[in-house]
Amino acid sequence: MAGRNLAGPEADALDLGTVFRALADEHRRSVMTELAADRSDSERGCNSFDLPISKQTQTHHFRVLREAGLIDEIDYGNRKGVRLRRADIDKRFPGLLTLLGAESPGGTAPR
Amino acid sequence: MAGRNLAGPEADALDLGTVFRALADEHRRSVMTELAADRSDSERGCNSFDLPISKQTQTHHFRVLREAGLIDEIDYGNRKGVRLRRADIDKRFPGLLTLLGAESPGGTAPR
DNA sequence: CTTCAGGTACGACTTGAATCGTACCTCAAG
DNA sequence: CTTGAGGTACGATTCAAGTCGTACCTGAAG
Repeated sequence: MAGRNLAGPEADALDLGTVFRALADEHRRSVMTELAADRSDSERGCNSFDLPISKQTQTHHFRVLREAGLIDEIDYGNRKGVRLRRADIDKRFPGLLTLLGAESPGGTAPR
Repeated sequence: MAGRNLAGPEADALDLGTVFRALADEHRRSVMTELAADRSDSERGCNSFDLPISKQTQTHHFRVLREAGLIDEIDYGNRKGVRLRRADIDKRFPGLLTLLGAESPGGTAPR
């Protein structure tokens, strides 16, 4: 059950336009915000995010995030895992993940 | 000749989704990158950016940037000025403008 | 006054993205 | 084996966004 890692771009190949386009969508941004808030960067299941959209659309969104280089997707066959590429993002675009915490105007309430 | 300032959102009202959507476009991002690179934040003419698009489309892009709260537009009647809202952006989304400098892999980052 | 460059308004076109329906695949548990 | 949940593939639909053509406005310079 090793689960193979689906292909994404190298850290140096991350494109700012692609990243911004990926983060422009509410659903994808909510996923990224949740991932960024968890400092342990543990792997999460794809449906552990409460997305109010069909599973086909979820597949689409996770793929966009992966192709933007923001997450890794681990394929176990009949289920899938997701992990934030924190190190690569911090290396290429330092400060981006912190920005996601500033979502609400009033408080960057650290929970 | 005073030139009146066109309306944009308050600093606290800046929305991350709107901002990311604004910065997802290549042309708008190139404008913002140029503005962010100039630390004097001086006012610039609208056609001082070498955008390879028609003037109607430029009008559209500058409006999107203004409505996202990223720039001020000063209307002089028969011409227009643009100024970066650096203070408001830094207050609401610190690090965002720095991010624009990391456009090319190896750009701002001295390695 | 007229001319002209800079800019806007409105509409039309086109492309891309988000969404979902249907069908199919994969694997673990019966 | 069969079943069922999680996920993918493909296509269709819908909608937002980027683009430009035409027409019009504004102010400075002739």
